Parts: sequence; structure tokens; C-alpha cells
Amino acid sequence: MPELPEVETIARVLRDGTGIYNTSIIGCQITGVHVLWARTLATPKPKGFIKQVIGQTVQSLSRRGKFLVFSLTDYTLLIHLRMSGDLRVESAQDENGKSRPFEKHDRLALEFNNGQRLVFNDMRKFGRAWLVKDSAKVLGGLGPEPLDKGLTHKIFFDMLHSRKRQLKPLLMDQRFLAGLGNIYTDEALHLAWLHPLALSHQVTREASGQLLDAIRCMLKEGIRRNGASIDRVYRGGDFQNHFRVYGRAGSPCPNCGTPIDRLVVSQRGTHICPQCQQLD
DNA sequence: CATCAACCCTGAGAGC
DNA sequence: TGCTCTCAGGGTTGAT
Repeated sequence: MPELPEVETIARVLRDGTGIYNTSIIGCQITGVHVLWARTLATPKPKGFIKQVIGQTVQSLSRRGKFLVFSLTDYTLLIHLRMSGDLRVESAQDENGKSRPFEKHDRLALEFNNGQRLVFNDMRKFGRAWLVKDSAKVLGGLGPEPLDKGLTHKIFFDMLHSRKRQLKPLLMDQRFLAGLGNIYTDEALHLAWLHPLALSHQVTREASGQLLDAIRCMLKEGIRRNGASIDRVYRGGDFQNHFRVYGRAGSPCPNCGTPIDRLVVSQRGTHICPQCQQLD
């Protein structure tokens, strides 16, 4: 469920030490590891992961698509939160100086030399972590960043026309564009007045530009509101209270008041205004 | 290349 | 109360 704005929010909080944790992890050296659920590690296996990651210092933290990218001294640590994953920073010890017990669904923890630890909590166990020398092995197939200024209206139009696919599954395909998930795709398509089943190669130049603008508008608003807090994962954001269509079946469209419809598109719950988003 | 379904998981909510 | 069933969803994989 975390999409680009939620992942961006987490990256900023962990990097800048603002928000709910008030501590940056940049410059911290990893002194210990707890692998609480082995399959969280996509690569390498727990033994190798622990051996390689201990002693590494966090040099920087960024985001690529929905991946968190931790640049370490000699490796790159990549984390994908998938559906229900979340990261938190806390003191490794409680008030009595004893090791702080882990919480339900904690899967992986990295302890730092300043007494803090980074904990990966993931109820549904879909999230994964990679420790690699070359991040391109994992990130290489991703499409462009939607907020990258280098992605021009012309390039985006050509991207749409080089495929013949329904808009919604295409926009959610991370090889096409990196960062959109179910929520922001529904929101952007509604803002652009486009139907999720419209075909990519039939989108006009004007509508293509409106779609790219709408995607950027929704992502920026999500980031400005610190992301959405849904699926029982609270990250401090409030974008969930400002959805146009997502999760609002039966409620009035913010444009025209027509009740929002819910349909299923490529196995995903999909929300549209049947008046504003017509299939022609 | 595009489409579709199954799979991985857990917990909430519905129905009985 | 407590059981069973259904659903949600990102990404991967394999079949068509």
C-alpha cells in the first residue's frame, strides 16, 4: 500500500530526523542485526546478510520508485514495503536499560552504534530487503520517476503510444512508470478525466499531457500531506482524508456529484466517476 | 507483446 | 461467543 508519496515521506523522516522519530540515521554505523523472519531477506541469505551488513555506515538514503535506497559504505540496502510494511526508529533499550522487546510483525532490525535501531515491521510478510553491490540488479528495470523534470509531455505521450494497454494496469506497471500504486492511479485518472480501461495508444496528445500533470499533482499533494495512513499503518500523514474516488464507492464525485462506481480492473479494486470518466 | 490467474500473507468484517 | 468464509492488495511467475 505504501506508494511513492508514502515511501518518500518515510525516506525524508529517516534522513532528516524530522517528524515522529526525531533522529536521523545518516552517519550511523550498523553494529547488530536481528532477522526475525528469514524470508524478508530477498538476498543474501541471513548468514551472509549479517556478515556483510555489520560494520557498514549509512551514508545516504533516497527513494527510487517505491524502493528505499540506503547507500552503505560498501553495499546498497534496498527495502520494498509492499503492502503492509513500515519502518520505525527507536531506542534499542528500554527505560531500564534492558533490550527492548520486539513488536508483533517485526521482521528485521538493524542496531546502530548510537543506541538506536531501525525496525522493519510487516504484517503481511510481502515486504523484502536486498543487500547488493550493484543496485541496478534490482532497480534496473524500473521506468522513469514521474516527478523527474526530464520526463517531458512529449516523452510521456510517446511512452503511452509505444504500448497498447489499458491505462490503469499500464500506469501501475513499475517498468512503465515507477511509483504509482492502486490509490494514486485511481486518483490521477479521475483528475485527468480518463477511464482506467482507455487504451494507451488512443490517448490524445492533450489528454496525455493532462494525465502526466494529474499524476504529478496527486503525488505532490500526497507528499505535501506526508502520505496516506491506511491499512492500519499510521505514518503521520492525512492524505487518506482527501481522496477523490479511492474507497469512496457510492459517495458523490467531487466534480459533479454522481455516485462513485467501483469496478475490478486487472484484479484491483478500481474507483471512477461514471460521469466524468467515460470510455467514449 | 498483452492478458489473465494464481500465489504469497494476515486480519478485519460478514454471515451463521 | 466463536467458527468459517471472503476480501484486500504489489509484485512475480507461468500459461495462453
